This record gives sequence, C-alpha cells and structure tokens, in this order.
Amino acid sequence: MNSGRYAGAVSEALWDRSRCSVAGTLAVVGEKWSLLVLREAFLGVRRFADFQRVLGAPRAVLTDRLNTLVDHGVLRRVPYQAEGERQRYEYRLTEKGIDLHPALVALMAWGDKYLAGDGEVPLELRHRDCGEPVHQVLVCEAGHQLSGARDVRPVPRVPAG
Amino acid sequence: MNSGRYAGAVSEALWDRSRCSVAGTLAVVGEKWSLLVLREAFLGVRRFADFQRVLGAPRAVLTDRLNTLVDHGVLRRVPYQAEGERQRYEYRLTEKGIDLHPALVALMAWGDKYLAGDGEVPLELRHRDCGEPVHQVLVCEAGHQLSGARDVRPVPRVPAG
DNA sequence: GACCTGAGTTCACTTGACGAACTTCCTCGC
DNA sequence: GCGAGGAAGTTCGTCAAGTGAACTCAGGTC
Repeated sequence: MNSGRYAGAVSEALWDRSRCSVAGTLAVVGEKWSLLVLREAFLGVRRFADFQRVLGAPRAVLTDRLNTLVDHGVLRRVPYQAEGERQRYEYRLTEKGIDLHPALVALMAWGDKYLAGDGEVPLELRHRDCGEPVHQVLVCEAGHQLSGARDVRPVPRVPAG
Repeated sequence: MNSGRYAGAVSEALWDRSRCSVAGTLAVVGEKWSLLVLREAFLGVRRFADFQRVLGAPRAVLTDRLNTLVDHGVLRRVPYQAEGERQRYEYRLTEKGIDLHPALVALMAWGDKYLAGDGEVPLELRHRDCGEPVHQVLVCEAGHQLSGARDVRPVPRVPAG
C-alpha cells in the first residue's frame, strides 16, 4: 500500500474530501447547463424563453436547473409584467450568484487560451471604467502577486479534534 | 417577440454562443468527476487506485474521465515502476492542466464562502514564499484592481464579416 | 503453481438528458 | 363571450450516462 504518498502531496489522512468546497460548489452548479445558464444571466438574460432560445437546452432540463439555482439562492424569481401580457417571473442573479463570476471568468479564460482559433476570442471582458481588458490573478495578503499555481501551497485545516 | 432585450444586456445577435469559451471548457472538464479528478491531481494524486480511493468514483467512470483528460492534453500518462511491481502509468498534470488551477480556485472560494460551516474552511491556499493566504482578484491592463463583477463590461468580438 | 495487487472491463440497473407533444394561464382582437 | 396566441411549463417515450458489483488480465511474490 502507501501508493498515495508523493513528494509535495497533501497527506490524505489530514484532508477530509467529504467537505471539499469544490465538490460542494459543483453540487450546486455542476450539473449540465447550470453554468451556461449563469453565463447567460451575467450577460443579461432573465426570462425562461430567452434562456431556452439562446442555450437550446430542453425545456424540462432548463426548468429543473432554474429551480435548483433558485433553491440554492443563486438566482431569484422576480415578478414582472410586460404590457399586454400577464404577470410572469424572471430569474435574476443574487449576490450569491454574482459571486460565481470568478468561476465563469476562469473557465472562459482557459477556453480562450486553448480552444479559440487563432486569437479569435468570442467575448472580451473590459474594465467598465477605463475600458482596458481584465484578467484574473492570485495575490497574497502580503500584497505579492503570484505567478501561477506552483506558487500556491495547499494547507488542510484539520477540524478540531 | 423581442423579449430578450434588456438595459445592459449584450445584444444576442452580436454574440455567437456556439463558440463560447465557457461551453468549450465545460465540454472538456464539465462531465461529472472531471474537476474533482483535477482537484486531486493538484493535491498530488497520480495513480488510478488513489484517485479511485479518495474520490469513490466508479472505476469505469474514472477510466473514462482520465482517458478524456489525457486525450485533451490536460493530463499525460507517465510510465513508472515501483520496486517489486510491474511497470504502470500514472497521470500527471500538463501545462494545459495546470492552467485550470484558477477555475478550481474560484469554485473552491465560492464553496468556502457559502457552504463551509462557521469559517471552517477545509483547505487553505497560501503563498509558497511568504505563507500568507492567497485569493483571486481581477485586474485590468491599466493596473486597476476591480472590485467585482459589476466593474466588468463584456464585449463581444464579432468574427470578421 | 497458487496467490496478490493495480488497473481496468463487463454487466445489470438506475438516473439523467433529449425532443416533441401537450397543458395552463393569461391577453388580445373581434 | 370566443377563438387565437404566446410564455412557461409538464408529460412522455427514448436514449445516453452514471453506479456498484463482479470479472479479467498482467506481472509480480511466496
């Protein structure tokens, strides 16, 4: 046994996977279409029919994903009434939902780097104030900017006991 | 019609979803278990049996996910031979895989904020050099640090034509 | 030669995704 | 009042994907 011990590896015993935050987040937004629904939400889409049209997802799936996201407080249903129409609900991001923005930015950045053909990035993110392109970086609380994943050391927090 | 036009929304016509980088990235790492496999890879796990044990994923699914990630160049198979054992392969992150680190960090940060009970973050990321906790921020090329998603303006790049 | 272990593969079963058709509730034009 | 129309689902049959247990296979030990 002992096949799991490598130089630099986080000891398995000290690190309880069952409460991993990545797994927890994926339990909320990891199903098919969920993150794409959120992408559209960040781009301003709010109504069921619009999600359905731009995504092409099956209605039943879309209904389920929207309800799930509402249940988790990532979206909220807001009543609205267009003239000449009955009252309906639209789906808007909550603060909790807006906090998923970095995850979408990170996924998008990777796709831009590895999947976009010859620099043809489909969507660019710019600073609203100055118009310059933005990108994600890691900084530490001492103010250093990290150059990449290799500058990071994962430290398990052992629950009391 | 026209239900899809909102103040601040990115015009639908100008934005071709079919080549969205988020969707493209999810096509590579969006299946069940893929991102959890990568999380373990970042923590030092390399061998099939170890992935299987720490994740608890079905063997068949794990086989498929590892192969898919290798096919996409996110992991690579490296032969190794432990003493008293035959030659086997282990799975290591490539540069392309390491570049998915920000996505995992972002997902983890959200889970830490919204899912962890009373500040009991299961895993902390620290600067390898100075030991201070790290976090992700958005900066623009003019050097400003953005305060959140609301400071970002998405700009579709219309393909030539 | 019998046994062990890592890394799969196969199989029966359950869950989830899919597309098309159907339902409901409301508004509009007549 | 009455039928048409549309947004937002729901239902349904089918197909793909995930699951856990059992089986396979190669090379090593005893």
